[in-house]
Amino acid sequence: MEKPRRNPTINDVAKRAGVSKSLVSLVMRNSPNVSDERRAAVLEAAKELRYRPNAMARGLVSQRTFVLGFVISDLHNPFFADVAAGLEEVASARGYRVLYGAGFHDQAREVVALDTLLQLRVDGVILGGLLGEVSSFEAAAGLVPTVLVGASTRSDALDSIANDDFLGAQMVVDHLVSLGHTSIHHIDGGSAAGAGRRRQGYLEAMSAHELTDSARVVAGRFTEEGGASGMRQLLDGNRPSAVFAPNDSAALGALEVIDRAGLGVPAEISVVGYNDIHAASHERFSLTTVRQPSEKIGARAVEMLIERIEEGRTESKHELLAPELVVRSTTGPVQQ
Amino acid sequence: MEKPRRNPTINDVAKRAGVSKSLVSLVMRNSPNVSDERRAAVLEAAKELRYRPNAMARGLVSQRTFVLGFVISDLHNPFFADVAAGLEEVASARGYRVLYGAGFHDQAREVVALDTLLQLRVDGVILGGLLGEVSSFEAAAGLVPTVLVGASTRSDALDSIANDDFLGAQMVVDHLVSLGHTSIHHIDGGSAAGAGRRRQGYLEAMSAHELTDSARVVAGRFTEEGGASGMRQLLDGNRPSAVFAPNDSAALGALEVIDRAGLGVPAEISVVGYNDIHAASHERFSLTTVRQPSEKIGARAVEMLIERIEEGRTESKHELLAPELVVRSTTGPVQQ
DNA sequence: TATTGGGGGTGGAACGTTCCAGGGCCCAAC
DNA sequence: GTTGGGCCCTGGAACGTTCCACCCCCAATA
Repeated sequence: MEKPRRNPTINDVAKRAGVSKSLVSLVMRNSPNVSDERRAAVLEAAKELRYRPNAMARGLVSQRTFVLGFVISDLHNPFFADVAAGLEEVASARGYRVLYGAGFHDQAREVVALDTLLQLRVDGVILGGLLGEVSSFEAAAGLVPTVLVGASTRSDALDSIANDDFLGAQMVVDHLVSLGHTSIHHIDGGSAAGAGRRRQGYLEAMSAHELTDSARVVAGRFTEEGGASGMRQLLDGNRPSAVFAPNDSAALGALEVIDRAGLGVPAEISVVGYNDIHAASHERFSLTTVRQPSEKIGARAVEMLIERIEEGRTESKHELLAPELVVRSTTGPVQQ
Repeated sequence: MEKPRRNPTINDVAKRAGVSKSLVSLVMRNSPNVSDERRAAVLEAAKELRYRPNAMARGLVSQRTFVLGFVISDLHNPFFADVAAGLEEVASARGYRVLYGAGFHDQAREVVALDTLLQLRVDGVILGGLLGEVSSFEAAAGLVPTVLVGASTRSDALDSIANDDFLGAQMVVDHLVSLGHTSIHHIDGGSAAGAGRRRQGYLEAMSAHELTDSARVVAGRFTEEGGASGMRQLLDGNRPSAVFAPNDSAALGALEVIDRAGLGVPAEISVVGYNDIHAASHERFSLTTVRQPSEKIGARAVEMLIERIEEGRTESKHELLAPELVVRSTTGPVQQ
């Protein structure tokens, strides 16, 4: 028994089942207008030959692939894994499959990944956390429905869906204020995605609580080191009773610095992160943070794509989903 | 200016550049036998039309796609992200692109992902941590070069590449013995991938050091809870001076239990994990562990695939790469 | 002068599907 | 007895490429 040198084709199946290739095609797409015997014969032949339709030939003539492409900036980022989970759920329910491309922090690679997907003529693409400018993706969007996840934009060439960082930051401040805090400082996330709106949300909320005077923003980054250095600056000055870090990694870095300074959390200082990464829920940290509705973002992204693909929508949509505050053990009532 | 309703084809470019489609094809694949002027004219026309070759038509006739497919059991697993990074490196250097499919802990979804890739006729597939039995992938391997990463097998239908868990476990024991430990216990990982060989490596190494009598294995799992429950059993009995957990998550669970019992690490008890997940390197844990050569695994996987694709290798290969011991702060000299 | 050879270019076949127009066949209705 | 209309099925065109055989032209060689 030789290993087949070539994939079996629809003709091989047709010949074996004693029918025309058209009928095999109908059976494979399970059309109702096929008699039971013929259907069984075709299925049988297909199985024996291990026939698997050639998606390229299929896509070539039907101009549809029923494949959605998701270009992820970095496979290490668990946020996009969550988004992908939501994506798959809806996609499979709607008869689509999802294929992923990855950039790995390399913009050229991102472009290649997107290009690969576009060359395969996927029915739609989802872009997650890419390095390139939004404008550089508008060309792609002209060819195929495109949606940006985890970042918002106002482009009218593509859709976007993200969590509302502005609102999330406000929720953090509201929570801290409700615990009696007034001296709430913020470590900035620099130019990273969402950092600006988190800062604005923080400032706005502080102002809404008439706490503008005690608001303070220090430089930081979306990394442990960034959070640590921000925290060091805060400890040098007038120590706040609560700190809002730009994301969880930064919050963990801040916690480390607080620990070394011999301060108790949350007794002497409360800390809040953003994103709810896996480590945040670990007992050792038990970090109060903000959870993005990642799966919902993914689900909504697919829906938006399908609206364009199947219903022909052409005006762009930009949506923001409300995040959720996850209260754990790094926040507590202000010390009297 | 209307949005083009259809992707431009090679004929559109040919017409615009005033040449035959064959010549456009040659230019797109940058063949040397084209005059500079014509080449420039074609490139110009292609750019103006935003022409992008249709990978389906291309693959259909050439029977090659230069795309490799990687089916990942779970996008959340950072190990596979590392493998993917190594994969991309080699693949792009060799002129291949990589597309990913994901299973998300759902075996049916895994199968769909693999099927999608096979239908697209990728040139080779990499399988990472899949739920299904190896035998269920041999069919795929009959159609296209296939390599299993992160798990070893003896199948002669496909290749495999993984870290040497047996060796890794021995390295752990050697390290602990060199610190003076003799009472080294192991928390078992159950039936999870690699757990068996880690246990065997542990036992073998204990025996090599003539420590068979003090060897002990308790039940556990690859999770924090599994590590914690294993640790509780160990603390109930004759407390060992060192514990080898089946992986890092379990080690973190064990650390938690040790912490609660009021014991010092590594003063009173040393702990070693396996995998070097991100959290392991965090200052709070600083876990001594074993690092799998993930990127090398990915790199080697692509090489194995290319050997089959381009050089027509047909006998299967199964390789194991030596892991690396990462000594951090959870191991120290045995207490006298 | 006649032949050879190679660089540069062309058109048509082929790849494996889906789509479409149509063709039997059978039964019901007029 | 004709017509009409489902149902089931078929062959050929089309999709957008690459591949192959071949063509033309000009320079080099015998």
